[in-house]
Amino acid sequence: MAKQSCCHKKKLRRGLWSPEEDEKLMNHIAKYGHGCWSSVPKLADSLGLERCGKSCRLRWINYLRPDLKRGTFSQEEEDLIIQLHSMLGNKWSQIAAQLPGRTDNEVKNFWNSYIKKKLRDRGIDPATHKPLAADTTTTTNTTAVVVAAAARSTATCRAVFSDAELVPTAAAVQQQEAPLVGAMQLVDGIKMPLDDYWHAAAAVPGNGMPAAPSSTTTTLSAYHHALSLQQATVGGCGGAAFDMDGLSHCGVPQAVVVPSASSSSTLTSIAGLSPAATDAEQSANVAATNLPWLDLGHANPVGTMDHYAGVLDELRWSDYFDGAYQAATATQGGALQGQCLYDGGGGGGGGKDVDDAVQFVDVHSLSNWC
DNA sequence: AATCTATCCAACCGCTTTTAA
DNA sequence: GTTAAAAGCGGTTGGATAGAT
Repeated sequence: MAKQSCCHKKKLRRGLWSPEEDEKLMNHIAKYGHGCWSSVPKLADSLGLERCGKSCRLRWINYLRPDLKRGTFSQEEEDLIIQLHSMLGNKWSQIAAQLPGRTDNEVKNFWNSYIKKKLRDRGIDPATHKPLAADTTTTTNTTAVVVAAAARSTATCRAVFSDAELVPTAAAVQQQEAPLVGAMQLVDGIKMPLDDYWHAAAAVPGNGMPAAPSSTTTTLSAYHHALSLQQATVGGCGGAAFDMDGLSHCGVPQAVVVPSASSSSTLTSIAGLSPAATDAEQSANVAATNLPWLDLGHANPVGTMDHYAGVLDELRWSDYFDGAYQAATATQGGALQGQCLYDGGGGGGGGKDVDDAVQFVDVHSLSNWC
């Protein structure tokens, strides 16, 4: 038997909120703040609000919050959602965090009702951000390619073959992808077997990677830290570059500067940005030099870059790395060519009305609202 | 004008993660 | 260290509405 919700258990009201209920909730929050939602049902008698705390929280977050933007999404927001989704997947809260005044629910609905359809219409699989043709290609003639590429990592293959050529059988996928996937899942603080990772790294002489740790079950954080230190010593690319070529050609992150993944380090904090540089310069530096896949090619580059600086500041490293890898492989496969893939050919929103532009407010203040 | 269909979006559900006791 | 409660999150549902027939 399905578990009943808290609202059912307590016989609380459900469904759409009335203006009176909104007002009551607003009054409650004005009086007590929004720190403790569980207090709402406890105060139900005095409030006359027969809603569970969960429902109240959702109503506040998605509708009543004063900092909500609402209204139609601008072209810039749409582009950003697509880009972030290609990096983060269905992490709606993380995507929404980069869109001032937008909620995860709003972004999710916008994606499902509009962007998804739009991408499909343009022959792009919204789930993979690759051309639909590549995903629907049969396995004909692909087995030979996979077998021929057996000694290479998938990333290596992607640098050589197009995605269409790399649609292997399910078994081949398992065989080919597993080691790389294991190596590339750089998740904060997770202990994982690193055999495959070191093996892949060792196969690339002079890849700039430090020696593998003695334990194969050490945390990746330690290795990231070692990489970071080495890169700082050796230099190169301002000590901050994510070498996409190295990544896609060698199947391992080559000369990647990755700070301790166990920290909440942000991209901007490790981008080697001079404190003296202006925000615009810093943002442009990061986005244009180190994160080329983020270049949407719109007009108003400074504003866009400012915003992406915020994006970079928020992304956790694990997400960044994973997303970067996906972007790199996609780009190498010819599937992702920057914004062009998504651009309907109408100028990419560069001529969008100023009023529609994303308002660049401090995303931290938004994320700290509760 | 009535009915049907498609779309949008607010709200819910249930699972996971975080926090507090 | 354990457990329960709270909070957070993503997927899904269902009602309202617009557009088509």
